[in-house]
Amino acid sequence: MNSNIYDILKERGFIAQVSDEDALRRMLGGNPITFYVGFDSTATSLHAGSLVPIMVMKHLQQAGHRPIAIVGGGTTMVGDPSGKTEMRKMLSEDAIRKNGQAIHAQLDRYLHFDGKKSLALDNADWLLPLNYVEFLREIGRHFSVNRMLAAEAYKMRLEKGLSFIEFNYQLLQAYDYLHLYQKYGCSLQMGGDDQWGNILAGTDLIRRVEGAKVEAMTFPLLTTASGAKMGKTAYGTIWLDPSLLKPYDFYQYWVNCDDRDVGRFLKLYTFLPLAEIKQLEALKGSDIRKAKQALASEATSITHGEKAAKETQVSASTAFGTGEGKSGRDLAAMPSTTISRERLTGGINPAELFTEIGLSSSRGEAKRLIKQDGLYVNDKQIKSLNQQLNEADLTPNGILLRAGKKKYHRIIVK
RNA sequence: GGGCAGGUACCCAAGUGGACAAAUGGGGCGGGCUGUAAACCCGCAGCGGUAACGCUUCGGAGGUUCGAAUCCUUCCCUGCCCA
Repeated sequence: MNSNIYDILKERGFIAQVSDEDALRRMLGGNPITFYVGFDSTATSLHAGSLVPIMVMKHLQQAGHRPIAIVGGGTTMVGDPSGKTEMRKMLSEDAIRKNGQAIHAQLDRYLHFDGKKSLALDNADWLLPLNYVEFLREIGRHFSVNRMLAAEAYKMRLEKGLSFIEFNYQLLQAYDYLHLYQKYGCSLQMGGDDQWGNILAGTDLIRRVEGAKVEAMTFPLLTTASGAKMGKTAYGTIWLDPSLLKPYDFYQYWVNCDDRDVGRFLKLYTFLPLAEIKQLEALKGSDIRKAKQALASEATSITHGEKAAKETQVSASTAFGTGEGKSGRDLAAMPSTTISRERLTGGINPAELFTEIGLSSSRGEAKRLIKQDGLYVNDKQIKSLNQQLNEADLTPNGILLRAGKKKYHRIIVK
């Protein structure tokens, strides 16, 4: 009874809105369908915020349905104003193309595009050749400006200004859906809840042009319990690309999540069965860490592979593990900088070194941190501004620098 | 094209000739408490300097003045209203 993938998605908290729940459940419970999700080519990598659509795609793929991942090479040229307070700066065509390629490569790790059971397309392919007047006559006439203006998604922009180019975004996205319907029989589009209006514009367009009924589904826009957007932290964005964010730090992101988020995240970002999640959720007090570790290692495994997940878990537990000396901290995962022996012999001002390696943004800040007892050498606080680093600080592992509680950097001397 | 209102630090937003490196708040950072959590408490806040102090900042460029984020000129940008 609960084998319908629709119910599973619902239970795991993936669904914000759907066009027609009964129809969609029937569809997803029946023969394989083709569905699509669009990704903006606004950056060179996806980040944790995109994991929800990715997870949904994987779920549906496992249930036998066919995913199409659209990279928005065409739509990104225009820029989606939905829910935005101001216009995004324009990206060059070249940047958009490069971003799109990078994103396709990333999505491939999750969805394994083969061109048949799993497709990766770029909407630039059919949007860029469009003829303006023709497009207006064939597609534009189906859109009511009145309705678009009434949409919640544009409300903010109506107060602050909305340019014509952005106003067209919805038409292009709707056209995407139509195109995919005609060419690939795509009958479900999904996206973030802010895309609801754009997605419905697509189902409407298909109804008007083809007289067919297709479906729409959106995912909730997630924030952490403390209100932050998914995938952003003080240290930066939680990229999915290991060259932009080490698997170790990716893992740390999940372990460091708010207690209140663990259950929700386990359902969304892992494939653990609900029964198991229920048990993890029931943990109390410091045992919650176990649930967080499960979350982190599953999520890391999905994105970076099982091997990387194991490694990061080991290094994390040695670094933060209870009691025993800190010597076991994972040196390999730690960023490092090499300096010359002569330099060390001459004595180095810590403020200078911390700034040089990026643990502080300026010498002034480094000094401030020292005054606040926030800088450490080999886990010992730097007590005075005059303190110099020299060979006495050199350990077999180099010199371990630390700013605050969690930011480490290793100095290798050669 | 015309009228009006604006453009201040990461964000919101005060300040309208000197005491402004720039209020308050949010966010951030450090410390404490803890469970690598939350909440809470204390502290920090351009850059250089132990400091005195110096240098650079309030959309851009010029100017007035002993002295400008604050006044003038001009340019750019944003919003509202009118065409």
